[in-house]
Amino acid sequence: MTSLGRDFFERSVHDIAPELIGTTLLCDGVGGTIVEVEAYDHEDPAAHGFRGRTARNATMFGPAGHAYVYRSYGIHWCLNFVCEDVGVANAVLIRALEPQHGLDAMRQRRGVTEERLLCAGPGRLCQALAITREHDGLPLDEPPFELRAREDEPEIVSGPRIGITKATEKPWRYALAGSRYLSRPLRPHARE
DNA sequence: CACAGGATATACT
DNA sequence: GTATATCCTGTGA
Repeated sequence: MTSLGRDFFERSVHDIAPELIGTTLLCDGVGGTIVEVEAYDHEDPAAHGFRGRTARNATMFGPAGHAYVYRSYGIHWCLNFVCEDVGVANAVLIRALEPQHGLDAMRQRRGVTEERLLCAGPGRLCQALAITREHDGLPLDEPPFELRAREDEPEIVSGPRIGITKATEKPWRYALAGSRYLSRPLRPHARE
């Protein structure tokens, strides 16, 4: 089983994001296949790193292949993978997993039993995998994380990102075609 | 469908 | 200092 190390993340965030669909993410053995991500680059006004470094987003400016975890809306945690260590902030937001390992632990942490809702959304995913600020800055190729390369080429669809008001026209949301574990259905980007 | 919940950041006075 | 917005989710109308 091939693990994705730092080299994988030393590239453009726009190359990396679609390639993450279909890879397997585990934290302490709990996790599953990544089915939904969004790309945020350093020129993106919707990205945290756009306006420069702060206490919250400092990890985004660090080495690639690490986890950037931030508090969202004061309540939830969101997990990102840091890309391209070139002195600016680039990251991929992990939005949804297809649960495959440690479902009992997920149900206990989430307080729901419906499998579809365990990891369908960035906040839910972090709760299910027990990801918090403790994991901010940790390398993705070392425990408790494990990131396994996909074995087959999945069918990927892209579309507009969710929950932002700036640069909404960028089709930088990527998802596994037909997956029932998405945070929201992806309406394929309309092409004129 | 509307909206509360509340950390973090920015934009004002 | 206060006000407003945010990479969201659960709950109740």
